[in-house]
Amino acid sequence: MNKIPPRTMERLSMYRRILSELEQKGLHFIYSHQLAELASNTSAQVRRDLMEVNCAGIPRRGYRIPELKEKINEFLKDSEEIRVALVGIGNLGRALLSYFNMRSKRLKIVAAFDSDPEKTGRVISGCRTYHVNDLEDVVRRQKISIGIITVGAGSAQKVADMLVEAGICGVLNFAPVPLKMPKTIHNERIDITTSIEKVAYFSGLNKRVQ
Amino acid sequence: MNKIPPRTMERLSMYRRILSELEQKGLHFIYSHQLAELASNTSAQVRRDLMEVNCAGIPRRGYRIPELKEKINEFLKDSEEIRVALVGIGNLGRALLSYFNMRSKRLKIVAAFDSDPEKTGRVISGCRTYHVNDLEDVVRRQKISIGIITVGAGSAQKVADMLVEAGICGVLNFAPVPLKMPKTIHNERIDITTSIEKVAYFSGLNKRVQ
DNA sequence: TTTCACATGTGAAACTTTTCACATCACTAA
DNA sequence: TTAGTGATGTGAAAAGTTTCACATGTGAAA
Repeated sequence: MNKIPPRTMERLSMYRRILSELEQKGLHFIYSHQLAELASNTSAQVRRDLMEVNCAGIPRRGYRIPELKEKINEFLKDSEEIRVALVGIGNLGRALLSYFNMRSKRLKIVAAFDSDPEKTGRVISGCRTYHVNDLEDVVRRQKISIGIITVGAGSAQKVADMLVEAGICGVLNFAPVPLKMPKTIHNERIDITTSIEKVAYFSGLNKRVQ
Repeated sequence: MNKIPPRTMERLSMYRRILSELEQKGLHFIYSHQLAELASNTSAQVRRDLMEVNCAGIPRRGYRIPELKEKINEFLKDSEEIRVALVGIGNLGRALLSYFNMRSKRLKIVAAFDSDPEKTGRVISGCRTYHVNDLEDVVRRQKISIGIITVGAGSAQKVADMLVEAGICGVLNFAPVPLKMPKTIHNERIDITTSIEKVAYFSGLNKRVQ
């Protein structure tokens, strides 16, 4: 029951996607250095990561793709569908709705919420939209376990509180503010502004004098 | 000229935003533990981070907010405007356009590109849109230094190559594939699918047997 | 067979990041 | 003034992550 290191977990998610593609192309085996090439990292890193998953590679043959995929699934254990709610039907929210409900089978955004009555009571990208007042009710009834917050900085904390109240297990937060919530709830943040500033900084674009 | 550690850099970006807000509220001083509270981390971490920036806090008074902001700006050195191009005018692209060209002064998305002629030749959220064929030309002429990739997995690498060819310094990639590019170019990735899977995994949602 | 070439699996080293713990210092109040 | 309180700044320990290097093992070719 001990958890995989976070960084490794992220890479496993990526490997799995890459492996699915390879499988579709009809490939059956892959070397660590090939997977590394596809994932833009090193073969040592790949082997280290696959260790966590009890892989079973064969020297000079590599890893069986279907077996590896299966092992990763087993460890990440989301053979079961993950039911997600999205709060904040703006441009970003809509982007996520169309993105996920196109592609992913495992991850399903099954309800979206907004405080603007104009945006609720319809179906967007196959997802029902509700007024945010119904959040707790819908989340419970639909057995939703994860929330995505795509509202503005002003209402993010309020939304987070509602999600917690509704019994959510984890949150992905796109709002440009950190959220306070019980430590039992996993709280992941994507901060786009910071990411761009990071690119700018490490591009050496900003040549500091000292 | 030695660079700040990446994680610290990310937090500095956040501190700066928080400090701006505090300044607007008319506050002049802040303690490390207060900033920590606002940034959801610890006071030790905050002090460590501010060390990198040659801070000058005063015991029992805290840090002067304007000075601190100034120091961070100096180190992150983006007093100058950062000119950004966005490639891929889908839902996500539009979300980023409206988000940045509303708020940010420093970060400016000054050109957006798409391969669909329907989407080009107009202005979206104050940003001119061009056909992707004009990318190299526009990027050079407009002195754009950073590219954001919001196209699908299929065309991401091609777009990346074009951006590199056009002399970009850094890339922020939202496509669900890692990109190959020269190591001189900073290459940051936001993988939304992985982020959600990470939330699911660490929410303990996926109760593994072993 | 035997040999060779080359992948895997993994301790151990190296590096990065966070946390601890405490000397130092500035303000407050007696 | 002096003492006390509660900040800061920072070495050093701890925790997390990546890289190295090599013993081990497998398949292919002579």
